[in-house]
Amino acid sequence: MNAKKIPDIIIGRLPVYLRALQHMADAGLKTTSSQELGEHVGISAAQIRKDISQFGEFGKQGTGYSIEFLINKLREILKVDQSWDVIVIGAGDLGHALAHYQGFKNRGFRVAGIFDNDKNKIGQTIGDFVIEDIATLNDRVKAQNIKIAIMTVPAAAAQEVADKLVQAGIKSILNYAPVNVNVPSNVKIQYSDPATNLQRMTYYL
Amino acid sequence: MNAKKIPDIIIGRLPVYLRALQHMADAGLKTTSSQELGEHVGISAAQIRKDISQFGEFGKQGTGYSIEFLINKLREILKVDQSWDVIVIGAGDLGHALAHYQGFKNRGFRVAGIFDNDKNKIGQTIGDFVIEDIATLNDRVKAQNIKIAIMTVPAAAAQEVADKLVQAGIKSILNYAPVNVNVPSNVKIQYSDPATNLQRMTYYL
DNA sequence: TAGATTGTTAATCGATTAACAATC
DNA sequence: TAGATTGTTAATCGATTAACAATC
Repeated sequence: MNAKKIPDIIIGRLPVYLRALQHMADAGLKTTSSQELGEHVGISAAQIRKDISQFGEFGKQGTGYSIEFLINKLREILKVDQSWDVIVIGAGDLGHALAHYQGFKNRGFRVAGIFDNDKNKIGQTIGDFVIEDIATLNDRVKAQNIKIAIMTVPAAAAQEVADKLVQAGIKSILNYAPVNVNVPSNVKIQYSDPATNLQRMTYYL
Repeated sequence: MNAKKIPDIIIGRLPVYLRALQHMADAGLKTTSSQELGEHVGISAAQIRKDISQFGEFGKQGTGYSIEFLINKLREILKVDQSWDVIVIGAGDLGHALAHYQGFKNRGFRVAGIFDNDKNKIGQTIGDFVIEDIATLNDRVKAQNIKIAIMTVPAAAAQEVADKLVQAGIKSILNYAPVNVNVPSNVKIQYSDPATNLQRMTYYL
């Protein structure tokens, strides 16, 4: 009865709180309140208190939250108090950009490799990486126990690639391909198709 | 009393329906049902019917929805039955990738330019684009009446850039920078920070 | 016609907000 | 102490689902 199920919508906000808190810490701040944090992220103070209180009593009446302490707790809860190996599938422009992305390393991730199925790309060097053959993906993922993949493949290839990833043991997929993909319920998938993201805003123009 | 307010959460699902319908159309299908569409996108049939019915009676009892008709309606509703000029701010790897992105052109968008503030980058050619000076952004946005921008700038620059965009008349911002940004309530912003997206999934590992 | 499927209403479920006692 | 702010409860609000008459 300890493991009460936390709603996905709350989990989804925690990385936003964490990012804002790290920003505050970088600015030299020591404590914050639900009010102040809420103003930073555009969420009500009540909701922030409720979200955080799901995981324990991390604040103090009268003074608020220790930024450093709350950062540590959130990193623990989100399991980003460690470094996860991530692979990138699809060595197009977007794959290149994400393989090089400097923003992962302080946030719990390390790119462990980039894969493609194009014989002309395999073996080529991009930055620190050599593009690997997708045929070797299964062995790599299993040998290194990799759990997270980023897909930057064409829409037509996405389902097939996702199936291979799941087969290899990947449990989290960040999908930039503009297509819905079916995965088993024990695998998490996040969609980040650029055109879909833009289309969410044009209605309001 | 015609303009009842449609919840944001419904608007956010429409591009997903549209993408799935276009996929079906490409496969040569002519009609679909809320049941079938729901299976494609992982949403209940009841919710799809409810969402779509906000905008009119687009289906037929017994037979479902004409895919082509529904595509046209959704494109109209989302205002992507036209081509929007989009600018990219920040000519790093991610900015390059998005400026080159081939997936925009059939989905209502055209990249109209890419800007940076780095004197060493300004004037350089990337594909069809010459990197422009961010100092010229205001004039360009106003002259071409551009409404949409993609930000791929460092976190430290994001608020300042967003202020400039808003000042110039941009109304929709797709933000890849890992930071929260304040914009007036008449400007829409979507966040797409890669590390945050990954952190939404590690909890479940 | 019989079967299928919509659009819509009512019921349920879940998320957010308001309020406040506890307490630092 | 007085002021501030948490954690939590109850109230409100909103979203999802179930069910079904209408009808193609």
